[in-house]
Amino acid sequence: MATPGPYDVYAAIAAPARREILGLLASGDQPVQQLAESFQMTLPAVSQHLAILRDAGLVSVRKAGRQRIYSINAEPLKSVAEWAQSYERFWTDKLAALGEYLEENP
Amino acid sequence: MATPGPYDVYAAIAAPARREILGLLASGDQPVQQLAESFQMTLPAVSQHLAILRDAGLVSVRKAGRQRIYSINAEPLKSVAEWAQSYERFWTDKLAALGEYLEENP
DNA sequence: GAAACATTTAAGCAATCGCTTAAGTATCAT
DNA sequence: ATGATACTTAAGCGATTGCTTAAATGTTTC
Repeated sequence: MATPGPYDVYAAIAAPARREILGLLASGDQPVQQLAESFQMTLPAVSQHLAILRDAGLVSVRKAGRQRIYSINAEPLKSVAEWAQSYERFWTDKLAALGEYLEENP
Repeated sequence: MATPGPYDVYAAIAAPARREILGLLASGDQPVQQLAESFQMTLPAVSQHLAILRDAGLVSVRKAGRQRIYSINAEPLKSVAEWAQSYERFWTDKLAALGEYLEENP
């Protein structure tokens, strides 16, 4: 693909297909072919999604004969989890009002 | 905007500008005008981002005179946090190998 | 080497994105 | 009413997205 630069994690997980790929890889490494069987799209399309996940650092590849075995590398998701978690007080219903109050009156 | 449908949360948070808007609203409700001051883009652009955040259920509006006061509604981020957290075992270095093993051999 | 296989890369295309300017709608002030 | 203010909606534009088919690049098998 000759990617223009490192792909943003948030952009990478924006596409449902790519989140599904991560889900599949979570239950074990898989070659491209096998991954593609889980989707209706063509194999090149899956390969392109994998390239984006690669650029985002969310997956890594190793060669095994003519196959490329993909494995998950969820570490970049840590920052996503932390970012989302930082809003936790807003969905902790009972204390939401207080939380917001404290934010506005530090 | 006559939105074609409810906007996906993951797509909504994919744009840096929209995450920044959420960050700003986290420290207090703000009218559009005031939000726009924090950005280089035009006010209509901010308004469009707000429309997307609205469709994703991430913000809510109330009228105050001719102003629209936006406030954060982070609840949809809960599912994002949970989704990302579900991969936690993959970044818990020491136990990653075990975690993957257990996943493959349930 | 030639042929089959696994995957990537290239090229192209319709749809969507993020932005702009311009026009519309609602509210307040005079 | 008239005009200013606050915002949204519309229209348009270049860039990017997600896909496709076709061609190119390894790699194994014969």
